[in-house]
Amino acid sequence: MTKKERFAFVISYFEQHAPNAETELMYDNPYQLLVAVILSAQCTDKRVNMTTPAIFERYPDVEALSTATFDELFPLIRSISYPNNKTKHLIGMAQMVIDDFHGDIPSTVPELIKLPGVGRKTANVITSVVHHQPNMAVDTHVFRVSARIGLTTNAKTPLQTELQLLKYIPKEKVHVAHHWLILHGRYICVARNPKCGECGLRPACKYYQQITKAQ
DNA sequence: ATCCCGAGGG
DNA sequence: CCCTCTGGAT
Repeated sequence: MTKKERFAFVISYFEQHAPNAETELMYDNPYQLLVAVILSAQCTDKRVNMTTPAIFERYPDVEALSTATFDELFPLIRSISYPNNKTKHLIGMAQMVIDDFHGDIPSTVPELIKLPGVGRKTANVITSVVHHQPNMAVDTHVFRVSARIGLTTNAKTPLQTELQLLKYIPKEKVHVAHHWLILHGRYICVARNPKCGECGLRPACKYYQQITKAQ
C-alpha cells in the first residue's frame, strides 16, 4: 500500500465514521479558546474544563486577565499541570495582547508564537479553529497515531509530523483531519494497549500489520 | 509507572 | 538535541 493509498483510506474511513468526542475544550470566543489551549498542555480536556469557568467569570476578557496578579490567578489553576508556568504564561500572554496587539488575539502563527505560553501547536489550533487556516496542530495524539498508522515515516519532531501530514491531506480537510486524529488517539489508538479490535483503520495500519505478523 | 490537545530554556 | 516544569487519572 502506497502512502497516497494509505491517506486515501484513512480520510475515506473517517468521512464515513467520524469519531465523536465525549469531552472537549469548552470556550465561547477566541480569548477563551486561547486560555483553554494554553492550559491544556500535558493535561486532559476534562480537567481543563473544571478550571476554566471560574477563570472566565473572574477574567471575562483579555484586558481583565492582563490586570490579574499571580496570587489571584494561581489558586484557580493550582490543580492542573504546571500551574506556576501556566499562571505566568496567561498573565504575560494577556499583557502582550493588550500592549502589542491592541487587545486583539493575533490571527497568524508567527504572531501567536510570540505570546508567552503559545508554541507552534497552540498557534496552529487557534488559526485552524478560529480562522480556518489549513494548519495542522500536532499534539501527542496526532504524533503517535500518525506514526502508528504509517501516515508519517521516521518523524522525530511534531514539526516533521506536521509537514508530512500537510503534504498528503487536502487543504480543505486539514482542520477536520486534525480533529479525527485527536479523537481517534484519545479513544481508540490510545498510547497504552491501543484498541485495535475496535479500529476500522486496520486494513491501512502499519502497526496492526506488524503486531499480527508477529503472531 | 505512564500518560494527558506543550512550552521555554540550555 | 536535551532538560525542566508538575497534577491528576489509570
